[in-house]
Amino acid sequence: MEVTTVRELFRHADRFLQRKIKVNGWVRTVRSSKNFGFIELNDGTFFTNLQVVFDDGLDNFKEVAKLVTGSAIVVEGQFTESPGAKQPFELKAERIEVAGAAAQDYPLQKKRHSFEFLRTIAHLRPRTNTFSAVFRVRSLLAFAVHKFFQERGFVYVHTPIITGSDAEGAGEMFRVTALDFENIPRDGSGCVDFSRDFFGRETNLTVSGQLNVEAYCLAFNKVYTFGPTFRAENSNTARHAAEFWMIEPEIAFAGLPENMQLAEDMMKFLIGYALENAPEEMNFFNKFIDKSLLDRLYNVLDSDFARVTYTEAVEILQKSGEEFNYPVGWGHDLQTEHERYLTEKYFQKPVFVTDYPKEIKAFYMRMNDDGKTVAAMDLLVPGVGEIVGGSAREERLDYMEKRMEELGLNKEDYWWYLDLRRYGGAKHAGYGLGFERLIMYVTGMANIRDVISFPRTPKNAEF
RNA sequence: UCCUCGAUAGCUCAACGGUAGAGCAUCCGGCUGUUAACCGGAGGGUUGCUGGUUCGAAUCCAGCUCGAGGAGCCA
Repeated sequence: MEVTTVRELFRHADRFLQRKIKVNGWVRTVRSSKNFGFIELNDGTFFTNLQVVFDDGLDNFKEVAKLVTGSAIVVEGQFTESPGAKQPFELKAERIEVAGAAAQDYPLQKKRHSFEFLRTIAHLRPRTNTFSAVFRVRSLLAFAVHKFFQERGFVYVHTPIITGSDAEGAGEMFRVTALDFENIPRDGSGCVDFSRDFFGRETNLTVSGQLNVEAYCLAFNKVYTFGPTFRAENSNTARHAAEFWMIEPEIAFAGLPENMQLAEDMMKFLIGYALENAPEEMNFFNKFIDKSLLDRLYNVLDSDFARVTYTEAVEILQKSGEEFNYPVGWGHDLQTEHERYLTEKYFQKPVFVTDYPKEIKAFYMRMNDDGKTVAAMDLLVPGVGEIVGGSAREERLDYMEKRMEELGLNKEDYWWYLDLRRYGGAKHAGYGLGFERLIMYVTGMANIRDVISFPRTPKNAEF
């Protein structure tokens, strides 16, 4: 007999009622009496469990009644309406095959677990309600990212994971090498001789696909990357990981306004997609993870994102009357507490902060006419903080060379990046969206370690 | 990396200088529609590690390891 999924049963119950069906899945809990019992079965296709009713008409009734949570079974029987109040349907089992019993030390209870404990059993936590919901939404959002950009004519570019130098300057990087650590080649001055390494030079894991994707932007007009990114920073926070996924669109013949509009449209599209395609999961998050989640997300869909310049933001903070641990002053980067005030208290919705002082932003950001600020934008959202960081890119070769000189960057390291300004280097802009931070925002999950299947953080790569 | 807090049964926690306990899970038994099922019983511990103080340490002190929250860095 063909296997039916629990998703089909719940979405199209009328097609299956009063018919014989076959399902498979994993036992969430068994409640048994002397002559009958109930199994909560989850087959991974649907958030809600299917209730299986069984009785001593089964030749393996005793074995089934003793099944430990986590066991894998295959059930055949009649799909019927349920007399119980808590579920509309149930499966009256006529045959239950134990496909894989769980040992009695199965660590997951039917009780609530702490997320800290579940991180220690990352291989089993996808079987819990919360992680089932998180990772289905993660999958849906990954697809939605592609859908959003593809429908708007963007070309998906795979930028390299291994990058040619540390010239990007965006923080600590993981080195990639094939050198024998027991016998590292040295040059005349005692330094490691990377010319004898696999690539004949120093290589690292990418910290951003941006520089590479700009080359494709200036050929395809509208492009995006979506892939893994690596940062070797010793960050111990709920919103940093050493390996995470980033989405980096880049649009040509466009500046900061178009860039912000794209980011806002994208955020609304992705939120709407999750609400529409994972209603059970989103309701679960709203009930058990963050009771204000749905109100907040619908509010985002209905309202325009706020936009302020950095200079205006500083004025708002100075006039706020709030006691901040760090002083607010033009020229200093906004602290987390300042960002939280802006997005969570003052605007109470997502807010773009634009036009930061050039000193606190990257060399490639486009200089504004005032000569003091650059056309950068950060999108701040309540609860997560910075979720998008982007800018208009400096397309004027002379401006960029001057800026690189000021910062002491070696122009030879960036020869091909500068070439892009030499040969039809039109205005262009782009941003990076932290995919995990998006998932946190959409699900209400508070820790990035709980939206990555097997998270990599300092001192943690067990799985 | 810095600051703060924490680590006791498989899990969630209690005991806070004087014999280490409960609920859940597991095992055994009972129960004819359960819903974190219910009722009865049993097993389960080098109290994170190392050292110190003390007649006596889960409890006080120091170091270490790991974790959490906050900060920095950023997405």
